[in-house]
Amino acid sequence: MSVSGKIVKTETKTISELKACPIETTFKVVGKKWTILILREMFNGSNQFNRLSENIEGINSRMLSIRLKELSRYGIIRRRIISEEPIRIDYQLTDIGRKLLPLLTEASKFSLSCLPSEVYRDGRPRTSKQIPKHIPVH
Amino acid sequence: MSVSGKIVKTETKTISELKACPIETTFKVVGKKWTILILREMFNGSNQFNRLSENIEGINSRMLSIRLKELSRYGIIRRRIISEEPIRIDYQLTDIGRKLLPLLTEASKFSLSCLPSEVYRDGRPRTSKQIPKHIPVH
DNA sequence: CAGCATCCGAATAGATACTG
DNA sequence: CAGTATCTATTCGGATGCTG
Repeated sequence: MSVSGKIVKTETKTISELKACPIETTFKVVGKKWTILILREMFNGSNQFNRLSENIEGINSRMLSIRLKELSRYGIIRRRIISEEPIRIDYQLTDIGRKLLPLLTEASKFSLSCLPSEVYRDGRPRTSKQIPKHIPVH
Repeated sequence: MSVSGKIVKTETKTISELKACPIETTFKVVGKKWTILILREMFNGSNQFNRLSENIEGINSRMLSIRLKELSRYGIIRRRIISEEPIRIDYQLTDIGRKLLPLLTEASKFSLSCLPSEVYRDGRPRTSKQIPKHIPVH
C-alpha cells in the first residue's frame, strides 16, 4: 500500500475506493493562502468577521469572506446568526474543524524543529527540549 | 500562548523569538502544487527524476525540476550524482525530509475521516475502524 | 536520462470603493 | 458590523521545444 493509501493491494487485484489522494485533498482544502491563519485564529478564540480581520495581518475583507465560505462549505466551520440585540454573526469551528488540530500541531512542530532559518529571528536551531511537544490553544 | 506558538507570554512581558508563523511556514514550504505528491512518491521509493515524472500523473519536467530544487534548498531532499556507469542522479529524503511523515499522515487521516465526499468514489464516510491509523510507507 | 528556456493563459489575490 | 463589487497586478503553472 502506498503512503497515500491510494492503492490498496489485495491478493491478486488492485482496487481503490479513492478518487483522490488523501494527502493532496487535505492540502487543497487548507493549504491556500490565509486559510490556516484563519483557522489558527479561530483556535485562538476569534469568532467574528472583524476580529479575524484585525488579528490576521494583511488580509482584506474579500479574501476573508472567500475563505470563510470555503471552510463553511467543507464543514470545517459554521456560520451562525446570533439574533440577540445587537445582532451578530459568529463563526465556530465544527467537530470536523477541531480535528484539524493535530495537523496544525504537526505543521508547527516541523518548522520549529526542521526549518529554524525560516521561523526564528536568529535562524538558529533549538534543541528538542526547547520545542513544545504540544502547541497549546491559547 | 497562541496555537501558532507565535507569542510567548512570560510573567510580565511578551516576547517572540519567531519571525514567522510556524504553521504557515510549513504550509508555504510543502503546500504548493505537486510538492506533497513528490514527497509521497519519494516515501514510496521513487528516487530518480524520470521515475518521479512517470509516477506523478500530469506533472511536467519544468514543475518537477522547480519543486525538486525548492525541496533541496530547504534540506528536505538531497540530490546526488552516482558516478558509477551509467551515471545517474538520485534524490533522497534527508533526515529532515523524513520528519515530514507525521504531517503527511495527519493530512491523510483528516481527509479520510472528515472529507469523505472529496476522497471516496462513493462519497460515503467510513467508520474509524475502517481508516488505517498508520499510513504505511509501501 | 535529467533537465533548461521561452512563451502564454489561467488562476490568484491585492486595492479600492461601496452597502444594508 | 459584515460583508459585496469591480478592477487590476502578480503569480503560477501548462505547453512546447531544445540540450549535453
